[in-house]
Amino acid sequence: MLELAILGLLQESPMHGYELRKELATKLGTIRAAISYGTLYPTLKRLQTAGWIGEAESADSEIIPPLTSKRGRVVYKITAEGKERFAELLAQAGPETYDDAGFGVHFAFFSRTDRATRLRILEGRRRRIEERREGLREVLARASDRLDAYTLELQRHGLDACEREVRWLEELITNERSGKSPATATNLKTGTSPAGETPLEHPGPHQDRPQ
Amino acid sequence: MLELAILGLLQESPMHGYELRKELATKLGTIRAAISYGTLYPTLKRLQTAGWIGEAESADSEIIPPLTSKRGRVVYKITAEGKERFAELLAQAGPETYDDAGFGVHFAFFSRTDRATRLRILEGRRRRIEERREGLREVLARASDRLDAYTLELQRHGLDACEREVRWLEELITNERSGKSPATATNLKTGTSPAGETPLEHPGPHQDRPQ
DNA sequence: GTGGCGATGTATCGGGCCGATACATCGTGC
DNA sequence: GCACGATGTATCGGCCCGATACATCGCCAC
Repeated sequence: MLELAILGLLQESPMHGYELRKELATKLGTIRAAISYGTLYPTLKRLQTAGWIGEAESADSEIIPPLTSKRGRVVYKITAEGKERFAELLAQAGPETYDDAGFGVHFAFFSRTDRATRLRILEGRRRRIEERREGLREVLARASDRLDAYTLELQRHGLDACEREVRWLEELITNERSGKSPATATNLKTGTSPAGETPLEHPGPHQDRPQ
Repeated sequence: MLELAILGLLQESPMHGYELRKELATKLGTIRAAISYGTLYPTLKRLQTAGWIGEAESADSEIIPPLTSKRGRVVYKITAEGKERFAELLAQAGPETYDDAGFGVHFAFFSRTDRATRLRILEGRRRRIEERREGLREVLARASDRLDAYTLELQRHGLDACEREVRWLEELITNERSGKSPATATNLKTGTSPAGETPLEHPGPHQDRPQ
């Protein structure tokens, strides 16, 4: 999961770890508060070993290095194999694509995903949430007298969140089918154009079988 | 976190692993979909080593063992030290008490928690969510032109969820202060009585043995 | 009657991710 | 000159997950 996110961010521009962590935090927002360094650095090492990313130590080619560069920050950049790996991860949608973290990361890179995959993921996520919702309704209907008031309140709040997310997903799916991008949310002034910076830069990029 | 949940459930009645997992799933609902066995069994072993829980192998004292009991299910029961440990975990509220999983588990056992601790946890959680909310507003205000339409939609959805949870917490806090138990939700027909089975089994005295 | 099959049940293993911790350097203020 | 907070890299122990491998029970079909 983190692998996908790192590859995606490094595709935009090379970065060092600290910067990567901050970008990750703003890009993923709620989904994944802030990645731990205890996760980030080992993952970077793993990606480097696999050949997806490369090291470009202190690549200040524009201005004169403002620091003595004794043993400075390590700048990582994505390799050609890394780009392939990224595309592969983007296109595939397993069960882990539909849990909270996995879905969030995939969604954050939807502007680089083709429409068919977007729809597949949105529908998979919806199904997942609908199952969760049914489970909660089951519990509230069947076992409500066996649980205390606080537990019940927790279930109710969870059920509410599920119903809300399903509606959100429905709306996104409808938009996808009709060819509109999101950002046409009802309660936003939306000063930015709906097709912002990179709405669809890959017309039909997914390699393997279209399916 | 799991430790608290297991101790709490075993306080209600002895159980074996499989049963524990199912109870955990219904009790925690959204918070923690279903605990993995790869987590559960090592945790049980850990709790047993620590002396918080004990083994009561195949304790079918009521009816004749319906199975040959070759090497049957292992029933776990909480020990006296385990009960103390549970009370200790219930009362303390660190930073990990306010993240999604931690808060959910604590909340699920609020009927065993004294009012002061409940308020402390609810307010800590509210603060945590408010910080998350402010972070999202910051991003939406400052970096909205730097992010694509999908990422923005993700942030907006996250912000919405934060605002909703803060309102929910406000309501719970108000109820706590005025001495009411929850379950008087506004948007529910609420066929069950608001003071269901165990709304407040501890009037004021916190931990130690309740019964 | 036996053979498959899904539910019940216990257990391990590799690996991802986290929090805590330890460093080292830079810019700034005093 | 030096303390201090921001920036920056890195490791360690530990929780938790998914995958996997078992073994048993009740039941139905053939």
